[in-house]
Amino acid sequence: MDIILFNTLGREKQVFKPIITGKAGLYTCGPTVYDYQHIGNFRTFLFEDFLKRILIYNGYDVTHIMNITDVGHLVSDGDEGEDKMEKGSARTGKTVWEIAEYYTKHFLEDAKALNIIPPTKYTKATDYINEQIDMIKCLDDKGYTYITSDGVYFDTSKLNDYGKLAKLDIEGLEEGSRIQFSTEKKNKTDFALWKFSPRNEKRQMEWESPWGKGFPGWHIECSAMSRKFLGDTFDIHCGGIDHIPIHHTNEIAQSEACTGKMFVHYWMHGAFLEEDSGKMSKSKGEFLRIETIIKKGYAPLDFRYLCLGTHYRKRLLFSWEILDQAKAAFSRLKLNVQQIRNDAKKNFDQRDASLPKEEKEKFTQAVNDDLNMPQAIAVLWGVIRNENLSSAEKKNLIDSFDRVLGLDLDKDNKTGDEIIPSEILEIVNERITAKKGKDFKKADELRGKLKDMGYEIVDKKDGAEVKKIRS
RNA sequence: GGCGACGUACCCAAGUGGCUUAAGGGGAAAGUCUGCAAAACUUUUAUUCAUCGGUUCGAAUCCGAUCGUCGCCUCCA
Repeated sequence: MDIILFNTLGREKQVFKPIITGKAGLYTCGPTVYDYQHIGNFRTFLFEDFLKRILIYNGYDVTHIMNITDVGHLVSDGDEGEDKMEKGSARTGKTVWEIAEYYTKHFLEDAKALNIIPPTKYTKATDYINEQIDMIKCLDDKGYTYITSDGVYFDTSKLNDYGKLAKLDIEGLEEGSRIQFSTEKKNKTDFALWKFSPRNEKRQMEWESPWGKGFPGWHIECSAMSRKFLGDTFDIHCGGIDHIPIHHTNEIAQSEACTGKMFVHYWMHGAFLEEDSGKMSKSKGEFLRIETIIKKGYAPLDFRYLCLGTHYRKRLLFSWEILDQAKAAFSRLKLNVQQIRNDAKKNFDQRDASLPKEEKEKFTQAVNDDLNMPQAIAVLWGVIRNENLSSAEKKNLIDSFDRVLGLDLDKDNKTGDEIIPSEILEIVNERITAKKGKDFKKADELRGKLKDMGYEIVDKKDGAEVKKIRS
């Protein structure tokens, strides 16, 4: 079955045609590790995870590269201001290298908690400085660069299709309307390939180059590293929707100017997760992290389920209410699946080994249609509620679907074993005794007492279950 | 100022010309179960798709206008 993807280049759905049959080269813009990632960042990483899982589900051998930006990303994309890493260093008193390591570690942990499949390779910008310098040399040789007092710049006027991805109306851009920009730039869309270290200042991260000591501009890392691992032209490149006008536009300019070939066939961009106040932004100071939602009593996968519920190209307004809804639905889903799983173990029949074609096809059709995950979730619920399928068939379908959904439905889900204090257990036992003696008044009192102490009691056929009440 | 996206039930949300007098989930209500609860399960919950016009045999889906929300052109997924 064909996979259909919405290509930002051309703004239309297209049938995915790989460069090499059966293989897919994928590059996704990763985090800048000067701070924690917020849940908005993870919405994009989750979208990319869904995409990759769908490619794998369809039998593709995916080579996936994700960069870790640990240098060169300036406070402003207008090539002004401080390096984000150096700024973080000044704020915390740690070295930039320590900061990068610390936030990288956190990013990896969060990604793991969300069941995001790691890329084939993470590429750190500072590990590939030579490759970046080589690419700048290539551009220099071909006459696309010029030098100013603060760096080596790319002359965008040398390309006749600059801005094709973003459909930029360059005349209409109000560059510098909100910040000062270098007066030495020849065109307002020109950008830095290499920045010189300030004369009187020693940077923690700086390297020698043919043009002088300094560090690479932000955009060049993606061009250089994707080329090294995926080649001059590759299949799919993803990122947040905000990267269309500057970052990805400049990547295309650099790469295509250097190689003379088309850079990427399919560009895909995820929409934002927003708050009441608008878009989530690290520069606003406080922001929601995976850790924040865990502290509030949600599981990381509750957030994954939430993201499955809205198409990736549609903005999603975050609220605790919708996370509650996702949590409730996901928890009911897990319960249903657990019951199906138990039932399938008990009742074997000749249909056990089969994977009902119709349902499987419906699911594949949904996910292959530009990642229609909400529709895929609807198919999943349909399977669960379908009375014509045996438990074994349902189980097989669910296991298959979960290869794309990544909700851990293929695992036995047991509610976390909480440690219940012995005094609580005593009261529980007391209540069981009271119930056996049909002293329901006392039983109800004890239930009330436990509730006041923060524990909820749920009667079962033989005994009862206690749970800590989460706020 | 320029560019772009979006507006579907109480909430989230799919559908983008006939298969749909609109999926799925949350919530709510009723029922089953239970000593009572809770949970679970079953059923019900939009003749209607921001508003007003137009195109069409046929529109939530196409076109135009209006209103509203938001994003980008600073950093940003």
